[in-house]
Amino acid sequence: MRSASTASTTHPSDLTAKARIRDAALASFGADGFDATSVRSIAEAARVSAALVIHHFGSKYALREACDAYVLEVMAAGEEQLDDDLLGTMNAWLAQPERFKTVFDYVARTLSEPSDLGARLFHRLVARTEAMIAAGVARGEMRASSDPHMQALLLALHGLAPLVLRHHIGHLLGNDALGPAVVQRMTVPTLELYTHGLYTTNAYLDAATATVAPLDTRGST
Amino acid sequence: MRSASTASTTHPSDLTAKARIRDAALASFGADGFDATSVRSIAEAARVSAALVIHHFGSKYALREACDAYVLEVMAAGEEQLDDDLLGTMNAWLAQPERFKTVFDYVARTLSEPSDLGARLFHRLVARTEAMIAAGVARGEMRASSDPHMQALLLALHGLAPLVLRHHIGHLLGNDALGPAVVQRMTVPTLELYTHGLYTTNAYLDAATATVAPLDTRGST
DNA sequence: GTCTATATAATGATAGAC
DNA sequence: GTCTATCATTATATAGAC
Repeated sequence: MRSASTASTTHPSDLTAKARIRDAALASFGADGFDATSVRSIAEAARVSAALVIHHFGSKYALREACDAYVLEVMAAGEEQLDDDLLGTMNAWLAQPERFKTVFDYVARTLSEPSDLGARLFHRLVARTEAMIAAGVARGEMRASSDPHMQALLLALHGLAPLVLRHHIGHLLGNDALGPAVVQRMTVPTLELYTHGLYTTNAYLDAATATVAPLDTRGST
Repeated sequence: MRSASTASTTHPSDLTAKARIRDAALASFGADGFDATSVRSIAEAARVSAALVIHHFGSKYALREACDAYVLEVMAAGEEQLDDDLLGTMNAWLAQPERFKTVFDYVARTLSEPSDLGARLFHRLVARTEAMIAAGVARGEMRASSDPHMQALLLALHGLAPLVLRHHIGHLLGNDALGPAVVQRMTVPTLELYTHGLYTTNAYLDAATATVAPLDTRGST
């Protein structure tokens, strides 16, 4: 609850050098990747010397761990607002892109490659999704799956896909990537899918059910 | 149609040095990333000198372009089998993981960051998906969306999510990532969603439709 | 085609002054 | 806390022999 709001709320000039370094690293790691970012370039963006970067954080790797911890803190704070309205709050976030772009770029990158932060964020999202579905089912507004855990996993995957693959969305629809216009245009087709499904027939589902659990069909009568 | 089958069908010893280098680069770029892969390590894996790598491909970047071209060729050949049975062939691919793991790792990586190859593959997938939906609608088996292009984009995103985020699936379900067991377990819940949807009520869709297109409700009578 | 040896540049990290 | 100067390592790429 201490330093989780320095990303875009304060003027960079008002921040301590250590915070400026962390913010610069966060932005560059998220935009260009860890390997493609040099300590020198971080130092330049933070308007300090390269030696000070190492002095404050010990090593480039330790600086990334500091960024990971910071992002985890920011995301945890954001998840408190999520409550059970997953899509709504996600859209609310995505609707003010410039404010969260830095953190989202960082999260998208950490989700796309093996990392402790990515694993923790993903695990929490799946857990939240499963709880959200359970609540929806209890209210009678959602269908329970034959495999609720996999159902939650799938919905989490679907929810993250636009984030992780945002470059391609921008490339196909225009250059605003995950801007309000794109999010707005995604909403109705997404809810169409989640309300009516894609298929008009049960044939595909029935076929898969018969194939996956063929033991039920022979000899137990 | 020339060299698109050297990945796992032939013994590495039978390949020319140039092909061995390309295969080694492909594997390492896919597994560790371009930046984290050195020309030296590629040379070692291909059992040649580092200078020969540069001799054959000109530069590390040109070597990546050769890998891109090779993967594009392999994927194009694979897409011919796709026809209109998207999910079926995808599952067929995923059911023999070790054979395609190298190429899939490479594709997943190229999709997760800005790249020409990723953009081309994604664009083709969306186009194929849109055609598949149109055919399904024509057969009366699928529902047309109010925004067919976005519908195709969303389904493409959903289809790629398990590939791009496969690490997390393995981490949550066991260590076989995208192995046959996981793919099989994903099938029924996926088809449940695509057959019945998630919601039992039209309320969310109706609300979104009213919000997105509010112009229809005022004054045109 | 393939190698060894080397040029050249950039990187992460350190030493020590202030 | 912050700097300049420098070290040690590693990287890509080249030169030239075979």
